[in-house]
Amino acid sequence: MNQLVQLQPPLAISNLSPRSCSGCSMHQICLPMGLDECDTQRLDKIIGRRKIARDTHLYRIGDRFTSLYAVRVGHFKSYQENLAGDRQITGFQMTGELLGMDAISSQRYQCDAVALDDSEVCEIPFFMLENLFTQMPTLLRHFHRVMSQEITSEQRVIMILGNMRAEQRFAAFLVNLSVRYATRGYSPTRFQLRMTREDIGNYLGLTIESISRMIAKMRKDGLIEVQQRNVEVLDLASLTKLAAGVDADEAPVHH
Amino acid sequence: MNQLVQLQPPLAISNLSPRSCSGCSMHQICLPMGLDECDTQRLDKIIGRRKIARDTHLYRIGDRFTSLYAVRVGHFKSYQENLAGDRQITGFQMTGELLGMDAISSQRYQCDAVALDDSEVCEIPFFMLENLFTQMPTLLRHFHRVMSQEITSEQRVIMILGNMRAEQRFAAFLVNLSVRYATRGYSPTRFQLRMTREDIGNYLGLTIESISRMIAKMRKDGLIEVQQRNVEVLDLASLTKLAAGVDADEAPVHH
DNA sequence: CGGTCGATTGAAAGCACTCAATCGGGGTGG
DNA sequence: CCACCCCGATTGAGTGCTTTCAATCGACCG
Repeated sequence: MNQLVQLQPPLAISNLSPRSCSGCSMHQICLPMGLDECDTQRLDKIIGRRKIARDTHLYRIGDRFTSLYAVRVGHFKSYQENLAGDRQITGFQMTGELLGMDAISSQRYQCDAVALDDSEVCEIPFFMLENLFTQMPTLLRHFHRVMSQEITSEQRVIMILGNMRAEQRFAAFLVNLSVRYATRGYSPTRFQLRMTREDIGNYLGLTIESISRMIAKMRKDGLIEVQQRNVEVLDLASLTKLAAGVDADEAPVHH
Repeated sequence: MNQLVQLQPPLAISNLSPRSCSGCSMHQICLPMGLDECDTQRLDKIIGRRKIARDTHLYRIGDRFTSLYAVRVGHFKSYQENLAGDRQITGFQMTGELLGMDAISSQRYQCDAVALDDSEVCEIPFFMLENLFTQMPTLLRHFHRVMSQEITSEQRVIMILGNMRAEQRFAAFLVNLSVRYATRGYSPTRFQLRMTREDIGNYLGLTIESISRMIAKMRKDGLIEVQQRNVEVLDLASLTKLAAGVDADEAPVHH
């Protein structure tokens, strides 16, 4: 299977190579969003591609910061670790999403990034990106939007962890995946979990057993169907209500 | 007391007015960090000052985004609200810290910002700031650091909410305040809580009663002394260990 | 066809929550 | 100046959600 991939024609014969920004399917979601062809190619020139095997690190806490990474293929998890060795997954990244923005301030990565799949990333040397900023205001603008999105997305996690019960947390998790896959042109109702139950539990501040129980409950309630890591969302509307803190049976209450 | 403040000489007689960036004591922490006098004044020119009375809103969820705000005097809280009306405080801001970065992406504020004190902010119209970016690379760089810090700081909250028990959460909260006050030249061991117990509980994903009990316990353990909102940290080292997930009595365990 | 590891399920325990009563500081009005 | 009120904070008792501990399942793989 993997060998087939290597049978593709020699690279670098054109800028529309699937490995270039112009030819990348994440073009509209990723950093080049909104750039014209010329600027996209200038961005492309500073970017290197790297494969990251499943379960291996893209970077580690404390590594010197040099580059941001965009996920080209695959999935990642990012986690922090305290002095006692307790880990907390702070996010899962999928194609078109950026990794490493938390390192800009201290010039050191603030978390570990590990591939959940055999993955591929675009390596974006940050000092070169900064050079482009001075010449490409559209790029700079979009970069600010991306960082802002990261902040918003973490606020959503804080909301989940600070405010929600187990079932609600898991619903919010599924709905978030659903939305993100839909954005990428995949089915919002059928997808595969790329992470273990343990990862999900860690991310949601729950145990692996609680995740299992929530899956069982939601299956019983006819909200989802799950076979191993394959998820089918049967009632996205109810799941969304649940995630929003509105009990599926009640009308919203305003205070 | 407050009348005395108004007896100061007429403003705007010099760029060193305490209301200008150059004369502001947060100069080294806030957005102008690292700028020379000339650039600081250029930044200063686009900034307006606004007073925000205690318990009033600086902005609300959904308001159109026009400006970032730097806290000049006082304290703020930011919170989100779900459809059911449940709130989650996502952060407390003190002098020199920026508000509104989560709005850049969607062009709408993603949370409510409310003053905890009678406060004053510097209003920074974002489109004007973007103009300055093209001319002041140092400013741009620092802005990226500030956004990155915001991301890191939220990851720390995620760690607290996802991983820690009540006592640890509250310890982490106090240590964080301690560090931030120290950075601003105030005592790291004696400070005043600007928010209610309820706000603290909401922020930490706990109830007001749990906060009370944690205070009682820590007082009994000789870690802190609390009178109303006045906190004295008696054993910052132990508190820091507690917050780091290292049991005060044990040596750190490595896995 | 076992072995392994992630996932599921059950039973019991614990931590934080809920509910309720009381405290106490700060502000107001007599 | 004092009494009262209000509201935030504290404290206690009981409950419950999630965790912990333990056993079993089952898919994948050699």
